[in-house]
Amino acid sequence: MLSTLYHTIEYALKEATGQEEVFLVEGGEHADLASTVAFGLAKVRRKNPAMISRELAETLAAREDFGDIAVEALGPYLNFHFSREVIERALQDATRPGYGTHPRREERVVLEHTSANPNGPLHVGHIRNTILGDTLARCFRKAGYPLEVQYYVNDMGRQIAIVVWGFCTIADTSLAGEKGDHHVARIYIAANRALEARPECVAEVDRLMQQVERGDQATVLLFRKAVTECLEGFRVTLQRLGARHDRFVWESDFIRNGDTDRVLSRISHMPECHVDGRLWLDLSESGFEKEYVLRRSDGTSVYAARDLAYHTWKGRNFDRVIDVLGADHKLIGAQLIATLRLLGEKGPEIVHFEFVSLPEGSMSTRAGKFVSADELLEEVERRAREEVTVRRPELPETERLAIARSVALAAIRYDIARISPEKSTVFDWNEALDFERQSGPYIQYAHARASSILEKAGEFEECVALENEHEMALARHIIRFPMVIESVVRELKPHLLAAYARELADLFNAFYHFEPVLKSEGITRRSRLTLVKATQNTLAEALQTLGIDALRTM
RNA sequence: GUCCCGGUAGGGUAGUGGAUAUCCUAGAAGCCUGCGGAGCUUUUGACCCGGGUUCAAGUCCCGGCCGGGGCGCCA
Repeated sequence: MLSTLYHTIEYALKEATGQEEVFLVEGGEHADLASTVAFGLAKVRRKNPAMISRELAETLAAREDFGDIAVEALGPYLNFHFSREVIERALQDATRPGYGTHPRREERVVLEHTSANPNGPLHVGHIRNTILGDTLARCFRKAGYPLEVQYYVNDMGRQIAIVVWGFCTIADTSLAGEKGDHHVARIYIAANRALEARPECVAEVDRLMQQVERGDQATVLLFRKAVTECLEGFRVTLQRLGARHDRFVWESDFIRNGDTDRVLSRISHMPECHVDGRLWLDLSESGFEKEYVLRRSDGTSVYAARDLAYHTWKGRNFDRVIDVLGADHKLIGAQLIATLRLLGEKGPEIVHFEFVSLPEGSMSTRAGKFVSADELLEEVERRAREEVTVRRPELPETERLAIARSVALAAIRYDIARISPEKSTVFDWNEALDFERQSGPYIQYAHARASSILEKAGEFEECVALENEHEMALARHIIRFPMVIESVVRELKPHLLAAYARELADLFNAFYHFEPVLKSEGITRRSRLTLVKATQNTLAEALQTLGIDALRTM
C-alpha cells in the first residue's frame, strides 16, 4: 500500500521535472517522504531552489492521483504527507495474520549459506553466516519468492582427506556422548599435529585425494563416513539455531555426474586457458593477477573447478543465485563470477561478511582455537534459565526452560543480525550473555507486553482513530513493514529488519508508557486496542522473519 | 608488497550527497500502589588525519594512518 504511494510520487515527480531519476528520502519528523530534486534543478534552471520547490508543490497538488498525499514546499525541500485515511487503512491490514507477506512471485531464488567444511563443529564465526543466510531466507519467503536453501557440502577437499587420514592412522578413543562434529574436530586437530611432525605422510593424504577423485569405492566410503558423522552434528546445531536447509548438495556429485569434466572441457577451449600439466585460467583481462588453477598436475580437480560446476547448475535452474560467504572467499568469489561470465553462465550475487575473531586472535579449527556454536548456545541458555527463574519463579520448570531457550536464541540471533555484514567483530562472552539492553529479548518483551494487554482486554471491535503523536508515530512505523521486507531482499541487508524491529519495540514502549489502553474508554480504548493489536501482530511477523520466537509470556 | 572491507561519543553500532548524525552501553539526574521495570524521561559525549569534487560530504574521489581479511596445484 505504501509502496503504491511511493511509486505514485516518484512517477509524478519524474513527470513534473523531466528527470530520469528522482529520489525520495525518508521524511523523518518533517514528512512521510521527502524529495530534494529542487537542489539539482536549481543549477540547471538557474533559479532559486525554494521557488522551484514551491512551483513543483503546486503542480503536484493539482494531480488527481494525489488524493491521499499532501504536498508541502518547505524551503528547497518537497515534503509529502500521507492522509490519515491511508494510514488508518494500512493499519487495519497490520492487524491481520501474515501481515507483510508479499504476493507470490515467479522469480525462483536459490540461497546458499553456512557451507562450512565438515572438519569440525560450527563456531561463532560460521554462525554469522548461518544467521545472515537464514534471516535472508526468511525475508525472501516473506517477500513472496519461491526459495530453495542449500548447504554445499565440501566432502572431498584436502581438509577432509586429512580427517580421513587421521581416522585411519590415529588411535581413536571416542568420548561418550560426544557429537560427531566435535569428534571429527579432535581427529582433525590431532591429524594436523601428526602431519607437522611427520611431513612425509602428506603423500598419503595426496593419495587419498586422488583415490576419492577416481571414485575408488573403499576411499569414497571412508570420506562419506567421516563427512556424514560431522554433518549429523551440524544438523543438530543448525536446528537449535532455527536454521533450515532444503537441500544438502554434495560437492563430489559434480565429479561423479561429469559436470566438472564438462565445465573444464569448455574452459579448455577458452583463449584464457593454459594447460601445462595443471589447467589454469589467466584472468588478468578481468583484473585478476593471480593464476586461477582448476586442475592439479596429478589430474585431480581443485575446489574452484567443482564450484564452477555447482554454480553453472544453480544458474541454469534458478533466476537469482545468492551465496553468503566469509571475507576469505572474496577473491575466489570474484574469480568465479568472472569465469562464469566468460562462459556465458549466470553468476551469483555474493553477500560477503567480515570475520568474527576472539579477543586473543583469529579462530582456527585446525589449531583447535575456536568457540563452538554448541558451547555458545549452552552458555547463553544457562544464563537465560537463571534470568527466567528469577523473573518468573511461579512458572513450571518445563515452561521456564522453553522460554529460556527462546530467549537465548533471540539474544544470539539478534546480536548477529543487527550488525551489518561488512563489519568485522570480536566475540565477547560478556556481551553474548547480557540481555539487559536493547536486544532480541527486549523486542520479545515488547511483544509479550502487547499480548498481555490484548489478553486482558478480551473481545473488542476494531477501529482506528489516531489521536496523538505517540499513536501516530507508532502507526507510521507499523505500516512501513512491507517496504522493509522489500528493502532487505533488494539490498540483501538483513540488519535493516533487525533495526526496524527494535525501533518498533521502542515506539511501542513509549506509547505504552504514556497512553493508557485498558483504562481508557469508548472509541479511544477501541482504537488503542487496535493499535496494540497491530503492533503485536507486526512484532510477531518481524520476529518470526528474524527467526525469533514471538513469546506471549516470558 | 599488493588488492578487498572497516574506522562515527569511554566501549559497541545505524546512517541512498540534503533539514538538528541513530540506537545501546557507560557516567549524571529523575519516573513507578498505571495495562508485565527485560520499561520510560532528561542529560554528558563522536564522523581517523590531510587534500579535492559539490550550492551541499560521515557519505563521492585522491593520499596517509590504524584494524581485519585475501593474494596456496587449501577450502
